[in-house]
Amino acid sequence: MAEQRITSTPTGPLNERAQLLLKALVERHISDGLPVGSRTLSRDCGLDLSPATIRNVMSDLEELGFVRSPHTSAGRIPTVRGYRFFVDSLLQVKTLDAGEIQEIKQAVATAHNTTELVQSVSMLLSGVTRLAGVVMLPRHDVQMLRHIEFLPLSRQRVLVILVLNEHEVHNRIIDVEREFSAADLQQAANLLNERFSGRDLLHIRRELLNELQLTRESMNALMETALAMAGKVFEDDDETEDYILQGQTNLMSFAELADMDKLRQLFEAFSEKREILHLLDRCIDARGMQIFIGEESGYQPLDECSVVTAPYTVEGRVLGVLGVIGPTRMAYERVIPIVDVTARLLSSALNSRS
Amino acid sequence: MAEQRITSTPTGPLNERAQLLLKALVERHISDGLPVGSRTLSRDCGLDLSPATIRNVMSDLEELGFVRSPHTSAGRIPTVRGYRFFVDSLLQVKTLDAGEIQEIKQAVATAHNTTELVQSVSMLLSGVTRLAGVVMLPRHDVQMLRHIEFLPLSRQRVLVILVLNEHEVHNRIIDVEREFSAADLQQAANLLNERFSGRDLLHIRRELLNELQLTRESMNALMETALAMAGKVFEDDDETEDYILQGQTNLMSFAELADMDKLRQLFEAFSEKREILHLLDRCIDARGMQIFIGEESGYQPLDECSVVTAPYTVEGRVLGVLGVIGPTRMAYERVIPIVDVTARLLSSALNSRS
DNA sequence: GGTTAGCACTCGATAACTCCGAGTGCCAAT
DNA sequence: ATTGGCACTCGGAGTTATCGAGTGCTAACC
Repeated sequence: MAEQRITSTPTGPLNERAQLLLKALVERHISDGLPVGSRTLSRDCGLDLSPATIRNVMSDLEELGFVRSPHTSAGRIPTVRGYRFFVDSLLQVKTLDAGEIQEIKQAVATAHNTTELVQSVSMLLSGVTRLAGVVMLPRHDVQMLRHIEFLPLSRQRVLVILVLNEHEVHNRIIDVEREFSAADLQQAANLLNERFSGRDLLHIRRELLNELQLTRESMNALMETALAMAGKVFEDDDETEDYILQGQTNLMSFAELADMDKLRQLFEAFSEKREILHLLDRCIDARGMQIFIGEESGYQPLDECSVVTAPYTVEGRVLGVLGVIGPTRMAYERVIPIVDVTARLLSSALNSRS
Repeated sequence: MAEQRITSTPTGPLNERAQLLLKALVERHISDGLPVGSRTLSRDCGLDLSPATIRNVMSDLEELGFVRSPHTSAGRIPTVRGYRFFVDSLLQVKTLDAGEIQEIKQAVATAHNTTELVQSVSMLLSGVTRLAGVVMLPRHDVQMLRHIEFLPLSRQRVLVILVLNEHEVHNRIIDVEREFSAADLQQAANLLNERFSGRDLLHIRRELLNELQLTRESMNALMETALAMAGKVFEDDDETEDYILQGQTNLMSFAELADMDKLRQLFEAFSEKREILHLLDRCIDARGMQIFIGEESGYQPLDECSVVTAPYTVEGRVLGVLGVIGPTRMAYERVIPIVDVTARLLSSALNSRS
């Protein structure tokens, strides 16, 4: 039977001609979003084949699950499997022109603090791809205490300023059992800085627990203050993951998302964040460029979308991922290099500023 | 003529019956979004009038610009002017039930830092009104320096931590001409804290400029370091205004925004932020509850929307505004007290934590 | 064998048409 | 002033007709 014939050709399950036609079909569908018919394909593919021949090939491709027709008398559109094969084997990515690279570099260079940087990279991704850009905020698997500072507030509240990993400033307000003077707090901070500066947060917490159990009675007042404060500060290390998404509105122009209900679900997913974060986490683990096509993400609101991500790193350690979210029929050959290059440039920007 | 007759009644341009009918019409239209016909109104208004009579009244109301019909054989819908009159004179706001107030209190109580607070208030507003909630981040017309701290980074970069107004922590990285030691920086910070702590930023800047011009030659090294740093830090006081918007997706369920293009414009306006901020600024100046109905905002993407805002304060000083954005036919009698109460509760929350 | 032209058939999209009813404005009667 | 009556309007829903792009199949062709 026909399938047998095709499966047995040397170049994988598809012979060269079928691949070429699939490629042409996917490209066509990406550019106009419509089902592609045999006549169109016969014109476009450059192979000088009659529509009838192409129909035969299409029939095979359909049987193999690479394309499907939305209804009897429409052309074919790629299935997820078709897209998959396309990006894995057929796609030739464009190299970016100098102008685009320059634009990315600029966006990365002009930002000052990390949030601003992430923000502008996300904006950039969405701007240049005309899709939604997403950048995860850098997370640190290892958190090094650089500096700690206490400031007394009214009543029994203390403002704690924590500098982690060179220059990440965190702050929180803690409630304490009694009032401390500014001098007390200053001394406590000094003590903690001396002892723990440059150490990892996890270690510090562990050590503090020891300390509290062992020497409780033999402690001087200063020591006690310091430990009381530190205990509060380090007790919960709220590693809140988050991401910055930009250009959601770009998604509204795509016909496959014109259905208000789908769009709504998608946007709700974006502001929900939880599931998207989970997805991005999976991308981190992949430690390389990652592409989810349609339902591959396993998350229903993204069924009509593809996600292209790349991790960014500092000194070889992956800090997060960035990427774009768009309809399945996005221009992969452009999007892929853009995401790739952006990740690299963000990495190098983060490297140079630490 | 008819207009004459009506204008001359004692209760403003509309006699009591007309007002009652207008009120019924607006309420009806708010609840179902459809044009309201004379028969429906005759049933709903409780006045035991025949549809024909009501048609006469409607005709007058139309002439006066309070209602209009979308086409010849449809009922009437309120115009902006109609809504205006409705909220100004006809509306009786509902008092919130205890449960709702409790819910708001809870949202306000559980947050720790300011951003979190603003975030949860915005979420709350959107959740309880089923519209979009917006809260401007508190801005301070007067910025008091509480504490300053310098930390050396690699090369010629210094991390500056600024605590303003009791417990707002800001940080930025500045580039300096030469490298400073940690000790140098510590001393400089001490000096600045001693001299300027508790002072207003504007004053500090002014004083610094004087200092730099007058005593340049007679300065010791410490002084010079301190001033060099401070100059950089205080040079641009980037009062970045911003707001937190939540529940945009709620707006997608309203028929009047079903048009993808309008919706897109609206969402783009939201992420653009500039114009919305301008609008919110105008609300601040009003120093009280403010309602923009439809085109009253003067901002085209909001033409089909109304904006209800109230300012929130600390010690009598207005720090920002919060409110909701929704379709013109929102349930004002519920939304208004909700916004009002939320603003009060946010104010008191901010007061108690300073 | 693969390739092709021809042909009948399918089916979504669009437009045109009808029908229905909610609603109006006007007029004459109360 | 209010009301019932009546002719009229017009959008929306439902139906039907038409069009055309596209298919699958078959038979002919190389």
